[in-house]
Amino acid sequence: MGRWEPDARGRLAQAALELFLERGYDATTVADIAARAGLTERTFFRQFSDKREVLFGDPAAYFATFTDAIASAPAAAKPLEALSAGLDAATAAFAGMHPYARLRQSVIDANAPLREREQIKRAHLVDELSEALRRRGVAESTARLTAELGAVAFHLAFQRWVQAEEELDLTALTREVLAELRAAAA
Amino acid sequence: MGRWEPDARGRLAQAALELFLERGYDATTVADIAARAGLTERTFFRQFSDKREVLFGDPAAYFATFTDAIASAPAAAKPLEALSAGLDAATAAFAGMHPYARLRQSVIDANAPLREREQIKRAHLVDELSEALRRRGVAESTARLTAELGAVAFHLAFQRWVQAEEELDLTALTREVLAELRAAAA
DNA sequence: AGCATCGATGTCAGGATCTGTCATCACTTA
DNA sequence: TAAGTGATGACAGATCCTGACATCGATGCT
Repeated sequence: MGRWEPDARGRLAQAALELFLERGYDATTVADIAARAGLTERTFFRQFSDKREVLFGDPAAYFATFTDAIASAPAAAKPLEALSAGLDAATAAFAGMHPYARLRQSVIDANAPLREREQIKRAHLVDELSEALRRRGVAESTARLTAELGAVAFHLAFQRWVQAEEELDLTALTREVLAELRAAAA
Repeated sequence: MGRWEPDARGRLAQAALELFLERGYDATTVADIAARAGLTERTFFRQFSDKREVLFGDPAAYFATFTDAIASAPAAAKPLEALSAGLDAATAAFAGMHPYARLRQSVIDANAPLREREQIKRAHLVDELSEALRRRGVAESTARLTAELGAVAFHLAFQRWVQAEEELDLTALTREVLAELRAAAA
């Protein structure tokens, strides 16, 4: 522990979300965020490589919710089945987050740099899903294909989930989208 | 015409590609690019909204190669068939560009900001494909789904195309990937 | 020819993002 | 008690990007 208030990273994230909602992303400087968190600009950039990063939590923990489930799917499971297991597990972890997710999404949707950052996150998800499948012995090409399908399904399902005013079941939504993808590709 | 050398935009793009290859993206400042093109930094930012943009040509013309073909597909064509027509047309337009595409891709792959910009371009492609399908009367949800499939297919096929040392047939590659996607989703 | 206008570029000032470097201070451990 | 560690502060500076105004050649009108 240091000599200061704990959880500098969390305080910065909280301050940033507040300020983005109050005055918008562009009108908020990194110095503003740091000041509200009782820190300096330099510390912000030690915690986050980028101004955008402050709204995107720890990627490793996030991706692990997908990849752990893919890894522990039955050995006999086909690639798409293992992927489905990963989607089930990850989507379940969003239970109860709907109000926060909507708030956060409203900020992201309103700002190009944040929308871009979200795309990057999706690309990284593809990489992680692909890697997790390959660790199951799935061939490179199939793994990439399947991972892309998974990312598309999750992306579209998440979009629907966030757009709904009531909290729907994200896991069920994702399964639906995956089924629709199958139908669209047929 | 102005009083200066013509095609400021083209000269900037050319100078940028050269410098990125010579010293790398990070080590090249916008002022460097402008100087090599015989222009000023301010003019660079009048041509390109962003340092990254200089490697990504006119998006409207690019997307039109997809959407025009989708629009002119037979009225009876199903969504996926219309999409295929769009992919066929757009991929055909890359004939002979392989050497340049590889050079450009080597620069993009080496730099995070450029890789990110490429992801954005893909997201925009999804939007355009989706819109083009909707103009054919395809339902919103199906249009989005199909557009995502198209973007995935194009993305993966383009990746394979650029990775190959010889210039393969991008149209054929894309059809193959689309077929593989069907199989992976089945 | 003479003149007004227009569009692309130049010039200048300045704010914001992001990095490097070194100092500081509390907590830890020997 | 003293050295070590790790997070933070303080400061300087490069680069990105924008706004405002000036400049100058081409164009078109009279």
